[in-house]
Amino acid sequence: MDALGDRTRRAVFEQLRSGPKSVGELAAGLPVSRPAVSQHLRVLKDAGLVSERRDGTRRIYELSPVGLVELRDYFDQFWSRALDAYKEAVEGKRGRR
Amino acid sequence: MDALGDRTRRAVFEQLRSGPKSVGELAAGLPVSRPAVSQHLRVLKDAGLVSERRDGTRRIYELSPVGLVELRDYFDQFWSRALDAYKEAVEGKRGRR
DNA sequence: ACTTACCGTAAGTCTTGGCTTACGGAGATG
DNA sequence: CATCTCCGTAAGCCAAGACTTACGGTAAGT
Repeated sequence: MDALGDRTRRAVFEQLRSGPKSVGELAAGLPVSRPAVSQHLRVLKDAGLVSERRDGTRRIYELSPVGLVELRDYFDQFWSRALDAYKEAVEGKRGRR
Repeated sequence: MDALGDRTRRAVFEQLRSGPKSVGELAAGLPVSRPAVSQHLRVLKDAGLVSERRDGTRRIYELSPVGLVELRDYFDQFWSRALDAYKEAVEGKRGRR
């Protein structure tokens, strides 16, 4: 969640939704330099959101399903609790609407 | 999404899951000062994630369902596209595992 | 072996933004 | 009207981190 807090990082993440890409390809579609993308990829990788693969001198990055599942679980829990809280609140003040 | 990028802001958000709270109450449960909480609440409010209500000199904040729905929709779309991309990738390299 | 392509890392700069202290305003209470 | 509570805003400080340039390392091609 922290990893997706940065705009550029989300942009990288979104680019990867359309399939695996090399660092150069990712950087080409963004307004920042290649090393910057590299650093963001490192963060995303440490967060378990992407995985790395080597192809000659290139590094191919792709979305990591395990990280995605974790993220969704966290968010689902986040979400359901929030909904429960809201539902209780509404039932509490019966008569509204 | 930007609004939830900060840890403290997420903490505020989580506190509000257990029901509406005043600024003072929120600040009491956090390691930061009351004005800091006020500023975070402003961001969350601008993002449509919380709503404000006045009760005498106090301000009561609570989760805003509209913002929550927006957030979930965004995330669902985010999620489904990512899954689709991954599914295609797996089908593409048939034979693995 | 030399060169080229592609990339990660280090070092340094600079902006962003989170936090605090100080202040002032609005409402409740006597 | 005086005071007290509760809060938002302004100003300023400071650390976090995003970005760039420079460098070195590995793999492929000639």
